[in-house]
Amino acid sequence: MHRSCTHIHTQRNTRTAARINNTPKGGRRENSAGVQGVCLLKPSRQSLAMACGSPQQGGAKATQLSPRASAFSIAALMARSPAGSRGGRDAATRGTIAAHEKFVEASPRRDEEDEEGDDGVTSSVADPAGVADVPTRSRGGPAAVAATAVPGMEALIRPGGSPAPSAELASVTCALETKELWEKFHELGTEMIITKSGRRMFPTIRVSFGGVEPDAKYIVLMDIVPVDNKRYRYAYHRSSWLVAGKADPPLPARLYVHPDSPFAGEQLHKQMVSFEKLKLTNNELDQHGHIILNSMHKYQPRVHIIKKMDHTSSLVNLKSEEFRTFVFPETVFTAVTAYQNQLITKLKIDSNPFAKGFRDSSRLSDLESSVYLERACAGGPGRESVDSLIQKHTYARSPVRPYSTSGGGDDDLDDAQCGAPPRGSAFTSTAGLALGGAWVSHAFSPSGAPIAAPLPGRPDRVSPSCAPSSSSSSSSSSSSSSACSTSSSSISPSASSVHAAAAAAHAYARLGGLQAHGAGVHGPALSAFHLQRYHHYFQQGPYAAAMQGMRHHSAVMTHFV
Amino acid sequence: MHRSCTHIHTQRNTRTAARINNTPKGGRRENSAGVQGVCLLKPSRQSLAMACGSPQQGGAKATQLSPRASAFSIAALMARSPAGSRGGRDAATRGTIAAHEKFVEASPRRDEEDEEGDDGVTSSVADPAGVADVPTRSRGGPAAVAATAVPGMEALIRPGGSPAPSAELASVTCALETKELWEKFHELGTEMIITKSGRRMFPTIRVSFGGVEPDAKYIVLMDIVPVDNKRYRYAYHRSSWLVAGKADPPLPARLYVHPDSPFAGEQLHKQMVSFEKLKLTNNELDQHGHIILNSMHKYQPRVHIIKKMDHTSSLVNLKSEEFRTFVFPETVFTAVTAYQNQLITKLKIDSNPFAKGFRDSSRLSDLESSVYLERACAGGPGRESVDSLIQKHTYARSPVRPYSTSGGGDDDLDDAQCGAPPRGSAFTSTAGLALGGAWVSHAFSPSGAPIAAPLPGRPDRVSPSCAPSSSSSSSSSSSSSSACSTSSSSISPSASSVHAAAAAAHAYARLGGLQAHGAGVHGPALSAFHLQRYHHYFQQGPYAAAMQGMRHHSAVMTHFV
DNA sequence: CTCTTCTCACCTAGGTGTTAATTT
DNA sequence: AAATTAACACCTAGGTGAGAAGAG
Repeated sequence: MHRSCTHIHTQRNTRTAARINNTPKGGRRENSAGVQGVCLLKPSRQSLAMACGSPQQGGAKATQLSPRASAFSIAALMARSPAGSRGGRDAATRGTIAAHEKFVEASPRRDEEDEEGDDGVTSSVADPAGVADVPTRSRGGPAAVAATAVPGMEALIRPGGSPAPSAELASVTCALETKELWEKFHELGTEMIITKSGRRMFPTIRVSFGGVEPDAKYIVLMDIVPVDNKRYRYAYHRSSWLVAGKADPPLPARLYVHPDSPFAGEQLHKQMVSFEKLKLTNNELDQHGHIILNSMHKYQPRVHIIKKMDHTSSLVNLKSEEFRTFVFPETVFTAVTAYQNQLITKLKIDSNPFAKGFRDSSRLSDLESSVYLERACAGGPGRESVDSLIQKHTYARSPVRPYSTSGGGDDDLDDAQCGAPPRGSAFTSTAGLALGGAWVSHAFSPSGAPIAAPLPGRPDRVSPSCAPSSSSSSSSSSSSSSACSTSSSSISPSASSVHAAAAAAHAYARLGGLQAHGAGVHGPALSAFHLQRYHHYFQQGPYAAAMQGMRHHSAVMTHFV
Repeated sequence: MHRSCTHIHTQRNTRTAARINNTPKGGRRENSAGVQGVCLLKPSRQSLAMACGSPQQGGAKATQLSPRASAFSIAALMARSPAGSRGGRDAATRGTIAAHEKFVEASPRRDEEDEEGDDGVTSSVADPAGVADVPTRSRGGPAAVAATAVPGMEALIRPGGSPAPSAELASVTCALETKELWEKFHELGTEMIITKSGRRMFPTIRVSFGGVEPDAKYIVLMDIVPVDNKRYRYAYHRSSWLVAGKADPPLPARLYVHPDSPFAGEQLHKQMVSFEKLKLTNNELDQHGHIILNSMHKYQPRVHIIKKMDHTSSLVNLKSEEFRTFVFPETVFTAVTAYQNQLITKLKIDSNPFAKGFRDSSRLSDLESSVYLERACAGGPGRESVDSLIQKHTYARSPVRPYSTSGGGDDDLDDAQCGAPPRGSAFTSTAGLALGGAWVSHAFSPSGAPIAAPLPGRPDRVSPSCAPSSSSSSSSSSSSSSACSTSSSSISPSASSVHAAAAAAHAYARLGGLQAHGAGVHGPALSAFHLQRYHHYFQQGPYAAAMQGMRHHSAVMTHFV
């Protein structure tokens, strides 16, 4: 199983040859540049003048039917055939699943898993386990892991379609778009480049929401939390990740408020939310609002949604039900300053349009690719090619989802035919996804949709388990699917009228946030101290805060540490 | 005075030579393309997938002092020396005026004026005159027209600094950034290309606000209204515009809601609002939310600001004081499908970074340019070069204004030294700026800042003069400077709790909007019919409406006709 | 040695005026 | 004859991994 696709294993040399016009490639040119070790960017005029060129052009298609209206019926449909049915919701999820398209063998991923299993340096962090286990179980056991790739049903929790009784956001669903591409990367062990000036993520986190109130307003945020308390290194000869020790000191935690926030609920129904502008950096002193990460550490992106209760648009009636968190385990990645796994490099080059210049002109054509992939898939038809995935990922950039309703519903059986993928996600089955504690452990829906519970109502209940050193909350309870929606113990915190942004901060704190593995800066999850700090940045709510100064950096800084 | 700068009068041939690499330039290549006369765009994938690349990147500089805090004192300063003082507010307006830098002679402009004066085809549209006259008069007569170019004082109305007593937005000021560049174009007779797919404006309308409440929220919009009821043609041999007849039928009126709306007041204080993404089109069926214009017609852009009263964020307590309109006469332009005046072409090429490829490599260098310009300015020092204007315009793209407070205040006398420009704007002195009627006639501040009155309170009072055929409202009363701020007869309309967007529509209707010269579709300025139509598009307020579907087209469609 | 930083060629995405061809 | 359209070369702006060089 290790490297069955040798002809894809074109290593360093292949990439060199891939360049079409090989001019004096690489290396500095006439720039002597006695580098002073300072990380300052060249202070050109351009670096200050922000250009525009947004993807906000293109075709119209603004008037489309809102297929989300039938979300519940689709959910019911899916509940009946959890492994294969799909709603044909939009073009991005219409094709066949190709998560285990096996562009290459997933061996590196296996090694990683073995590593985690063997090494067992689970540290002191509690492993709620349920985070990753729920989707697997609810899908019908390990054999059905492949069904995770079934698109269109990720966020359709609560199959019966009955909304939660009380919680404000209980009925909100969240689906990861371009899930297939994420899974392809996940199989290899996703890596994300971090640079001093900030680097985008690829693939991009794109989600679509359901179950929101059309007339309400919502703030959508993202953060990226450490997966464990480890530092990793890549064993090139083994093509595997090894634990290199304990994690480095935590970095300033930052929330990335989606720049289009606040969203109207109606808007969320119609279009997806793309975090393509989010950037990752390893510069602790970053002033651009980018998310700061430690290289060679593993991270888990998370998506949060907050219902905006703006009376006078500056206060929010904070209740635990007013925000929710969604975690997609297939988006786990290792932050790196340079790619370690060459297969990741290759997949990025082949799937990221901006890296097209590095594609091997002699690589598999679309036809060859599909032929190859079909073979890899044991003859199952309908398996998506990398190209189609890429196309969908690119197409998904359109903020307005056309929701092409034609077709898309005839791949159900194909998915099943293709059998289980070679590997489930390491994190899905065994790894410790210690996202701060147990309060995100039931974040997944029965259909595999990562749906965080509306968060435990009381901070004090959470804070103990939030402590990084307290391995007490390692309730490996793979919370049942029903727990996902009903676990909202949901008691309104004492603060019933704090700032909307503070609410986000609150949620953040209770979620454990980035400190989950950090030093001992933990008190009550929502100390007045922390709230104040958040309040400083969210003086007018996350949206306004993002708008002010940092908005055009598409982020809000939250120096939470 | 006619063409004193002949060596700049490089006509068509010069531009051809300007291209650096003259490959098989122009013309279709292997594309036989039996054009079918259909205007459909090539339906590529890209045209649907909206890319993003907005100007929301770049340097930080988010933490800057807010010099706007001293706006009133500066205003007082300016009131004392209306012709020359400047506050040195920010880099964009810090240099010396170069409006009459005389890149070329303003003869075409003169011809145009003559045309309007001689021809006198003022049609039936009322000419409120005051629209253009107020700034001139309040400045001290025609001789002071040059002072129009004085930057930094445009929006600083009410020199004493005493805010209006009651009106919500009475104290709001609005300044046109990169005013100097606008004036350079204005002297030649600005032209704007309109295309089927939409073309940006250049220069861009960029404004900064003052006097807003930090905690309030504001919606900033733009529209573009016809200046008169005429159609024009360009007499190439005379280098002048001639009236070619009555205007073509009006096109669907559209409001362009700034995509960053709503703005927090604090935000408006710190950063400027740029309408760089606004696009113009001649496609009546445009689905992108672009502003639709008739080619060979003259238009006046207008900026509107609405105070958002969002209780539950969907209703607004509509009062006449809650929005205001600002008109900058130097931004008048003629919509064209191809440039007519070659001097405009040259100025665009020299000032628009995207047209850099057409710049004459043998053109004046920065040094030469400044030398030349100094000569043209009769030896006055401190005159800005085209390049510095361009630099400022480009730099002004940054949404966050650094407000460099150093320098910038020492050009006052230089401006005066330079004497009056060869030409005041035709519209400023004689032309009929029939922006729908008298309700924008007192839209200018004593300092020359185009400040619209808070709008007459009652629609019915406005509607009669709004009728295009009623030349009754031609009260040439160059309303006194005080009238500008106190003219807010401001009686709350009957509707005291309508939708925020409807409020915008309301304002729009009362302002006369694009129908000012249109057919006889006029009833009461704010008929229930019109309100309903607006309501349809603004179902969640202009902001939300813009967000939904059209937001990523950076506009809101308002089929007002 | 491993890891990070920096510059570069090569892309995507899209904003310019030019030009020839077409339309009115 | 005048105005419009569409393809095009040439830009800006910025995202990409390659590769050399630097730092530890």
